Amino acid sequence: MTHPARRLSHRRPTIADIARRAGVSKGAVSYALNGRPGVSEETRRRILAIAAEVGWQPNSAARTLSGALCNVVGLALSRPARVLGIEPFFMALVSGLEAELHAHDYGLTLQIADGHASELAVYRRWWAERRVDGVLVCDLRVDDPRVPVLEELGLPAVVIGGPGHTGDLTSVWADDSAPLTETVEYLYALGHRRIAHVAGLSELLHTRVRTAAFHEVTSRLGLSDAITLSSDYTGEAGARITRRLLSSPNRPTAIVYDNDIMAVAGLSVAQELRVDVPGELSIVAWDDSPLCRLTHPALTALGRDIPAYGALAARRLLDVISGAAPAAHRDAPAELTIRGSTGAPDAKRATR
Amino acid sequence: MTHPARRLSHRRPTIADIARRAGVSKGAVSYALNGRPGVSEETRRRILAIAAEVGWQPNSAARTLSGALCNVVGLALSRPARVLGIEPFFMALVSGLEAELHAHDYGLTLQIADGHASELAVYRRWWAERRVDGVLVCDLRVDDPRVPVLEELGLPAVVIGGPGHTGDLTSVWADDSAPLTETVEYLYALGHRRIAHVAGLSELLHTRVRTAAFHEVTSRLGLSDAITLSSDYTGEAGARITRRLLSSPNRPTAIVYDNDIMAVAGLSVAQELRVDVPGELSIVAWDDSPLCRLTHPALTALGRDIPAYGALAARRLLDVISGAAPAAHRDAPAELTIRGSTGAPDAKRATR
DNA sequence: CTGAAAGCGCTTACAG
DNA sequence: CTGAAAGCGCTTACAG
Repeated sequence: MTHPARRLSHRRPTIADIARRAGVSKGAVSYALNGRPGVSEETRRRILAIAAEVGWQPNSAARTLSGALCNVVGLALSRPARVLGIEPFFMALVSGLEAELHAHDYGLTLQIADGHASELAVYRRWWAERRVDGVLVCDLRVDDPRVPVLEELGLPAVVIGGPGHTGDLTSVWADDSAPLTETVEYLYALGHRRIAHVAGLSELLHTRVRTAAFHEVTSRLGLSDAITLSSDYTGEAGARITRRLLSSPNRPTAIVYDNDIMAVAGLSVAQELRVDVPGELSIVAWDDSPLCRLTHPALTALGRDIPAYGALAARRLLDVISGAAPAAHRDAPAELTIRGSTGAPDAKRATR
Repeated sequence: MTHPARRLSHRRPTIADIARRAGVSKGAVSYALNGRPGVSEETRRRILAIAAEVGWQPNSAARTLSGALCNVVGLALSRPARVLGIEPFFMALVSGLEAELHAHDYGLTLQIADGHASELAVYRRWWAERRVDGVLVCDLRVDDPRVPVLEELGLPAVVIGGPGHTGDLTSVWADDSAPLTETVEYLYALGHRRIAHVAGLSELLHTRVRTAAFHEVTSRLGLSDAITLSSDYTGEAGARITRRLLSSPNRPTAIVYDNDIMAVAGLSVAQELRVDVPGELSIVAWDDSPLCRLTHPALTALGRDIPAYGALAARRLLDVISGAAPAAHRDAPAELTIRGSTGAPDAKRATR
């Protein structure tokens, strides 16, 4: 029978216990345990041996109360759970964050909020209660209201996103403009002239960046039929928009989707409508994930090392916590992996 | 310029500040703030008003050091990141946990470990440092080594899984036996006689439960060709096994997959091999997710309300932390949703 | 009903 | 190099 009350019966050892057994003061034990000057080498060794023997572990509350950092960083996500659940992006990001934080003895606290207001309330509470040393901010928006609040709170933060719109906060970001441009140029080279872009949430900064790049490159190439449609990242939206696009009189021969789920949904709709991929329709997914390799044909995709991106963000946040000056850190851009879902448009079939 | 040093310039208000302004002792403030007897109604109101005015928030470290709970529970996951990232199950579970914990002012600390040894080290450290009040344990195995260790530590825990194999720990579980049996009976009723089961990690208890149920029902129905193959839950494994199954001389006319990703992969392999679904092959996925509705045909799937399952687990853990006696709590079993991927086997095409 | 005090387990000036 | 003491911000017996 393991009852919570029982755990109180045998106290965890404290530095006072170690001090008693070593015949020194608590202060000396503290110096020894923290590798600071103030004790002789021999005393230090003796103290460390006793600490190991009794299985001493620092009480994090006591340390934090004496002004130390709490060794925890927070991640609050405002996307609805149904979107979070299905996008591999977040778990990949979290696993990268985790690995890096763990290596520095930092923990990660996760909170799912339902909008910026409650997300900001979470930050305020975390900081006021000293539950975190810093936070990671996802899904950066244009003129994001979280930025000025975090600046004013003085809560160390790293924004995952950019470029720009991050005020004086440190950020990590990757350029989405060049990969989008490269993708359209690739489709153009294959012979595509009617290209559509199914974008993500229009408030997100990276959606703006991608959409702007799409307009820029398609108008430069003289593609007057280029069109961007926005979505909420769900498979349902991807399917609905694809159905609409494929039913239009001048339907596109290529579609670029802003996430993998919508691209998979788009492929299914094409199959349902007996539109051959890639003969009549080429499909490109942004966010390469194992999912893109599971479909038939496999999806050509724009992919990055998301765990590495998370690790970079974690590292920079630890720097900020240590007092580093704000800076924008650029990560490697996404790269296009060609698979079976893209090819030259089959001229006699693609038009009707 | 927001520099960490600046935040130290204006101290957060403490109960001492409130006591001074209210002209009472710190003890009185503490009683008032915690809604305990010991102060008059009028004094309490005055104290609460001052606390609100100065924006007081409790310092969590100080509270914890004085013996209070820390209001955090931990979740350590030992699956490799590549599996975590792609299975919607975990994010769905986390979002349910989160919602319930948040409602009780509890936070969630997440840690990705690489195996049971390091997972147990995480529990020990969390508990020794008083960083969590309890933990949630996933992916229960047969004779799981984590159970006796958690019992011995006296760390409040809820195991997500069962039935059985949870020692004296509280658990939440759902019966996987009946849904599997029901699924096979449904396929049998459609006319299927050669049915395969692509199972998950064989060490997991629920894999054992499902596999046992599969053997039981297929032998009861006299299906001598029934076969279970085990996998690691990845799409690659699902594809490989499906390819092998569909290339065998007496290939199955129906396959039940232990997760959604493998089922999607199986569907792609069928399309690649020009095996018609559901005409020549019926497919059932365990774990219904938005993904199952995106494929063409959509996948018949065994689904449960995973966020609700997570919420139940969180609630029970909070009970255990409050001293509740160990118990096994049964959640609703998975239900079969029929979609386009299952149907009667087309006799003349299915055999060759 | 209220105040003064001790204590939680650490860290960190400050004397010797 | 070492010891004794104060303090972090709370909670909680213990006196009045």
